[in-house]
Amino acid sequence: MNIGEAAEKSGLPAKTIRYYEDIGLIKPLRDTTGYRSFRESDTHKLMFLGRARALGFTIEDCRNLLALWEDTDRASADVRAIAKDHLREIEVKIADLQSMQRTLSDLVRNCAGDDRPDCPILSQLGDVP
Amino acid sequence: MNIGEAAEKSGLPAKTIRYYEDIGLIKPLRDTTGYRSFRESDTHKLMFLGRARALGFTIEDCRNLLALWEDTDRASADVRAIAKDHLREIEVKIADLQSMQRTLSDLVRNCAGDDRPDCPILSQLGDVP
DNA sequence: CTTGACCTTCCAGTGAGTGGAACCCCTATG
DNA sequence: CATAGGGGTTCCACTCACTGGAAGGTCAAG
Repeated sequence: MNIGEAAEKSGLPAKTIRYYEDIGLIKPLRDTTGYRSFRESDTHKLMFLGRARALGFTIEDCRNLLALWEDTDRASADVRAIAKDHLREIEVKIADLQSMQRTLSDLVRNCAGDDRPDCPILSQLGDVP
Repeated sequence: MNIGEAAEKSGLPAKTIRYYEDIGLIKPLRDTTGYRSFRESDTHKLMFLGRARALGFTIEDCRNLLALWEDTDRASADVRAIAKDHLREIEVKIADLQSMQRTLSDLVRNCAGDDRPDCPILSQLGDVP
């Protein structure tokens, strides 16, 4: 199957698939004209990658997860460790964003938002400490 | 004042300050030897930028906010609109991350994490739909 | 035979910096 | 006076995970 079909099957853009080959995540075959030729196992990997990326795993995480996925002798502890680390990073990000959200929504709430220049948002940003 | 002092005052790395000059956010003077010479107004702007960046505003947002900050005839509505848009983006990001968090914590909870290969994390990622 | 939809490679750009090389300037000390 | 160090300067490359686009090859339908 050509890249267009693999893209449709996996839900990933063809550009992304080429990129994944570039960085060695997948190794589709080539036909006589140089077109990439995807096996079922390739599209299966692409779906795996799409899901892992949708969960926010980095490409390097994906590479490691893919290797564990392929290794039937893996220890689930190794997979779990990657996932737990990533979960912790997500939780940190959420906390950071929630802190921004609190500050910002306070500022927005206190700003009249009319045609006058007085603005607590700018005041707070420009406050001399 | 030289860049080192401006960095200390503003809490921004010197490299970042040079970058902000590069992209036209600040315009420090130069002394006879080519060294940047920062006025109080420059460090004040840098502090403004540091706070706005800490709230997650993009550089382009910062550029606009800075212009509004400098414009005493601004309408607070313009500031508020930028902040509200950004707030909405933050809320979307939080929701996305929370969705990842839910999925991931479920997967982590259901994974034994021992030396056996069975792993619901990999199963879920590799599930044929 | 041509058209248009595919496919190929390669180069450049994104955002917001960061690291490092090579070089200039100023002060203090042996 | 030479030099060592701790500033400063520019410029180039790299990050991450793609994405856009140019220039050109391939294939099936009409």
